[in-house]
Amino acid sequence: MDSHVRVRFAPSPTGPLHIGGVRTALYNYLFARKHQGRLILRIEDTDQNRLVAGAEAYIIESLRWCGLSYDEGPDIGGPYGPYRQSERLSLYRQYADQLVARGHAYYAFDSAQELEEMRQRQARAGSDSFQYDAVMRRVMKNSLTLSTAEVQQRLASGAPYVIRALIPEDIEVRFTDLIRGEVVVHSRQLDDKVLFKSDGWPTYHLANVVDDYLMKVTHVIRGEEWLSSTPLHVLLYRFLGWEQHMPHFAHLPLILKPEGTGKLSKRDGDKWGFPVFPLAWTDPETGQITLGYRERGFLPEAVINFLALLGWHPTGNQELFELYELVHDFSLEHIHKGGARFDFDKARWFNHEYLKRRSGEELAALWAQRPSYPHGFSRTYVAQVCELLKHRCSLIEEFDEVGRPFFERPVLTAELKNKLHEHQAAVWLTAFIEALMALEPFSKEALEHMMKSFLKNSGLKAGSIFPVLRLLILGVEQGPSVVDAISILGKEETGARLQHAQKMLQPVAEN
RNA sequence: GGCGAGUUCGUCUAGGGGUUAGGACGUCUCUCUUUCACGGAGAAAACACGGGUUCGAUUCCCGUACUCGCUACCA
Repeated sequence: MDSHVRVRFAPSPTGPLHIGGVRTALYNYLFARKHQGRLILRIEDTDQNRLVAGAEAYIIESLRWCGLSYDEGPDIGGPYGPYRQSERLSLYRQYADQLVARGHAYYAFDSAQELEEMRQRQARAGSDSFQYDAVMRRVMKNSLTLSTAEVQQRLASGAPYVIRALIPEDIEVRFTDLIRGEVVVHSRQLDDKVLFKSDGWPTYHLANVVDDYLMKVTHVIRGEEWLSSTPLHVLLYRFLGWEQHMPHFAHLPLILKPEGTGKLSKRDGDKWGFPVFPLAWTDPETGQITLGYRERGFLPEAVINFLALLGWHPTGNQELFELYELVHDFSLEHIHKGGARFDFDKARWFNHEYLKRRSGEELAALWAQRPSYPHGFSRTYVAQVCELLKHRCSLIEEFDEVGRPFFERPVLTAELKNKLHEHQAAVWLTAFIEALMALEPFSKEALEHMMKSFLKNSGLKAGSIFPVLRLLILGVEQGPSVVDAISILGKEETGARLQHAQKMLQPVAEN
């Protein structure tokens, strides 16, 4: 059975992929790989009004960046294509017709305006909600209430209509959710959902069932927002005669806001300063750019690891997982039922862990993809700096600021100079520069040795010269150790910086 | 409102009729150290509430509260 597992990630190209969508894709990927099954990418673009240019390409690039490969999809094809619903349009109508023919669906001619009026009338009558259901359909304009002749006439005249599911009046619809267990809903709670729209396109409900059947999908792993409409889908499988082929369902918990109530949104990202999209997104309408995890200096493996544990947990206490380890350990049973609050600090922690695992060379290469990369320095030099930086930064983004002293000489401000006078730096600086320049060959070990003897010979305390040196060399009070800094900058550059500082100190020192 | 689904440290979560309720992030303390970090060692910190069932409930059952989702010719 394992080899037959087929799952799909079916996003709607209405904008950039949300981080919650990435997690859904991830869980589908893990499940597919775990069972040596196939993962399908299917683009659900049945709402022509909500299509956003570039969204599909964005989704594909995001999955690629995350390392979530799929076996069938719009860009790579596959035996059950096409994988865009817009290219499968001719398929859906026959199933809608079949449902009508078998008495499981019907034509409805109510206009949007009529529906709205009925909604209002119901509201005035004290009803809390309008539902096009077993009761309501008797008073609406449809093939159940109109005469056969009139229905034929309307159809023939080209008047707009939709096809609605005919929900049985009094039955219990039940299904087993792999995460939540048995779910039972009475058909009275369901409404006669539109299956086929007046624009000639199917709705999600019809298209998703038809495609999952045709694509031989075995497990539908999707967000919790679909749980409520699953009974309708179950009914559709039954009406279409596909009940034996109905996939298993697993509804994932939602990702919630870091604070307050509701699910995570782009606004939360703006408000708290964290990304909610995997990659940068340029709004085609406004041109506004929103940075993603990639641009903010996250490593894809960190994002994946973080997302994997947001709702799912392994058997043991391991926290750090490579993708292949996740595949090995993954199971639907260990998915938490409750929604998970988004925690950016934890995401940062994961990133830091993965940053530390990368070599300086790798990090330099990654940094080089950012516009702020310090050009004009050898890759070897930058790699040395990165090796130091990776312990001090959680995101590559932070390299810009923390790494700056290694690429720009510090500006010695008046305030800084005063501080130096307090420490009487001028007294020993000349001797220190001499000792430094005399180092031959120059190495970290030699430097450390020199430092020790310098302190010994001068009688100065480490605490009285190191902070000063760091200030003169890097321009910061808190930062890398002086030995690390000097050994990376090199003898010449350090000497030059110190001599420059020395000149600045001179006039005052002579007073 | 109706229906569905949830609810263990601040957060992500483990666990499950009898446990010192475990881990991780964050916080705090100590340590390392020339500073800040990193690293190492610790600490504080949770079973939403009320009823049952039971010798015993955080765990099982029922309510309540709260949260989320659905309630579109959107997905």
